[in-house]
Amino acid sequence: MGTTQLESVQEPKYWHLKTVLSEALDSDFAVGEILPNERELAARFGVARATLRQALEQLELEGRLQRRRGVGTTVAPPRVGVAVSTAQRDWSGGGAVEAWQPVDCTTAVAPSSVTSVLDVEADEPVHIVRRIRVTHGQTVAAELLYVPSSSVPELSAIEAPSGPARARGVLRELHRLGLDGQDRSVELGSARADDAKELDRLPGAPVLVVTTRYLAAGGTAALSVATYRADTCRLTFGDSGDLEISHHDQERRAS
Amino acid sequence: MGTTQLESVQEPKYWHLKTVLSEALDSDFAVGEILPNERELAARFGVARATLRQALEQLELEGRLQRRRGVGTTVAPPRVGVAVSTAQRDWSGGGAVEAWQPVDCTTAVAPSSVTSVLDVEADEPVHIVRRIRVTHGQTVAAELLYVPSSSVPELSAIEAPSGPARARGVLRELHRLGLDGQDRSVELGSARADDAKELDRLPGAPVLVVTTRYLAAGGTAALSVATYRADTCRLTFGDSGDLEISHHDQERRAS
DNA sequence: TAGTGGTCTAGACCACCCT
DNA sequence: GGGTGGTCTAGACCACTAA
Repeated sequence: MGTTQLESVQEPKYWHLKTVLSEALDSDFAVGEILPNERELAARFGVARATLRQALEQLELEGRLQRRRGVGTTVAPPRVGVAVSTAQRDWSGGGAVEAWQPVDCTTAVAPSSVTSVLDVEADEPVHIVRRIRVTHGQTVAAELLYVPSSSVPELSAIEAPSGPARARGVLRELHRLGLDGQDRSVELGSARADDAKELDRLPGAPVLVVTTRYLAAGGTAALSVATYRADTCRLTFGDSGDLEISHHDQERRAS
Repeated sequence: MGTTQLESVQEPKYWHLKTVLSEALDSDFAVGEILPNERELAARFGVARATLRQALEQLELEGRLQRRRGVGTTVAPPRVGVAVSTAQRDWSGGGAVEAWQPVDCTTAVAPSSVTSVLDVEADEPVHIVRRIRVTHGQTVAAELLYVPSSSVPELSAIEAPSGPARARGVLRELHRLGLDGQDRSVELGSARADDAKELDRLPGAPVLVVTTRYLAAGGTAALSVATYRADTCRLTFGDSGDLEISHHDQERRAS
């Protein structure tokens, strides 16, 4: 029997649906426009709502759509480029348009995975600074910055023991310390409940976790774990400006 | 009427399930071990299979699990750190343990998003080199490297017009050109069908898309779009070695 | 051929936002 | 209160893998 294969080898419905929707987004919708609701879209395409949702989830993951409970599904703007490598050493975070804003600061025992990197005892409390990063009026990242007491020896105990004021104090001392360099890694994660709240997303939302180790005087001065909204952010590295290419356009290349 | 709120504010089942499973993975399972199948797990936890799958999907996204159709669900090893910033300029890709392997090379018209970055006419064909990156015996990334003819003027037309040999020729010429620097960006995407095949994943699998612009002589010499497996990879930047911290451990910190 | 994960359905109810 | 997306169910069938 001949094995002449049909052209299409059983492409899943949701995958095909995603392609169709993607093209429709390009041609028929403007950024910010509201799509028909899920029940109507499902009916229009003749699929179950769950199947349609699978396609929408993919498009949201790729930054093409934005869905908000109680509101609707809208066409997302292109991802914003967020610089990661440079200008991070300015601990003050003041003045710049894109800045980290200190939210809180506590002193507590860090997870063992953190203490081992920081070269401190597992049960030794460290300063934990909470910051958020705001770009174009939107919170794009939430960070936990772990700072051993030894890195900020001159931090006055008289200052506010917690809160934003304390956070600024720790950052100021860290700034005075100076830095020799930094190590960074990026991986995919899902937002914890507290991060999700800051980022205005549901828990479990996909995030890019940027882990940075700040080096000073031959040791690790601080460790930062920053979670960026994966749906709206494109992390940029290097000296030059923005790279204006979107993965989405990539997908339409000839194969 | 009193509004005394219950302690637990309606945590979704799949979220709680994910937590329970995550803890079980830490205590009761070894890396590589096979979990009970989905139908049994669902029954054991008293939920529908779809609900269980939602939890498993999250855990897979976080790199804790690996699922393969027809085989089963296994406990994933920790993510491998993959260096991105350095050693990339060695176009030869030979000798190193972690190396890019040329797979193919064609000459075709690139998408407009690519040509605009490369400063070439929209209808001008460019060299498109296909490479894969193999680490520890596993393919962790698939790349498309776009090279304008003007960047490799001395490429002999006599050489193989396509295939791996051609790819090596283009890379060799690019190496001779030298580089002034590079711009990079990282964002979340989903694997196209061809990338998915190289990465041994299903289409739509989450990937980290690394877009690199190589600069030479004041212009853009080449553009690389590399898709890394988001489930198994942690991208590392900077000079020093590995950062041994996992986001997963982060999640258990006191809040 | 048996067993796995992947896809799909047609419902239901809930949490949330807006008016 | 009415409409939205988010969660959940209990099934069914399919594609793939390995024995």
